[in-house]
Amino acid sequence: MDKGFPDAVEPLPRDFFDRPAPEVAPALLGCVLAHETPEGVVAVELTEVEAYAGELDPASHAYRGKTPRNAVMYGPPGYAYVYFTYGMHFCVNVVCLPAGTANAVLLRAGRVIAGEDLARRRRSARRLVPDDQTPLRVLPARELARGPARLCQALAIDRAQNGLDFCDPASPLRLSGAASGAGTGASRTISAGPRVGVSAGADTNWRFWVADEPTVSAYRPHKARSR
DNA sequence: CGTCGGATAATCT
DNA sequence: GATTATCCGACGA
Repeated sequence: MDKGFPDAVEPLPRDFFDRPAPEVAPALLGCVLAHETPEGVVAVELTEVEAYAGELDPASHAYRGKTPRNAVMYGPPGYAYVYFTYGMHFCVNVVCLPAGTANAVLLRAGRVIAGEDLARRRRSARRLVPDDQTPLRVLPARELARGPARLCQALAIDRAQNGLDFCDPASPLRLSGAASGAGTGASRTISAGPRVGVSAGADTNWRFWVADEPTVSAYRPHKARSR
């Protein structure tokens, strides 16, 4: 048998995402996110996610209505909403609920289950300074997709993937159900807490993660900047 | 292990 | 002009 990425696994049905984000989010833990590029496939088992409830949620990008950036969130469920932030990072979401609403689940972290070498290459090749003599650090496996921007870098997700369909079997970006009997397996205790890095809505426990998973990112409260 | 400052630019007010 | 759904390296314990 091939130990690589299971191509035969079907993507999650669109109905799966036709629910409020706080309901979809915990259900996504343990599911498999894969991105196929000319370089190869990298796949992770999701270990940490966050729910954003659109216009009713002060922490959501859709809190102040539709804009060019968040337009995908107002579309049908099961599509990828990718945004650029902090001048250098990308984060990826899955859109929830029907068109006209703007719920989404932010995919925050995962455990690499396929394409580990490729993921490590992408995550290590950072500094592009010509004279940089800094030795390349060898990242532990748990660090490859530990955090939303790191996950995107390991899977090579950027602007080009905004709007792709997670439910299309032919899509290079796929989201499929938990592999039966594989990986972490049994211990599926889910924990919940406040979302990371948000200034508003920090009182809502819409961050969900797999308990005792080393790939879950560290919590850090939002910090206001002093000019 | 933990906390902290700086990087860096799209997006929105 | 201010803010940002973050990361990394530095430094202290």
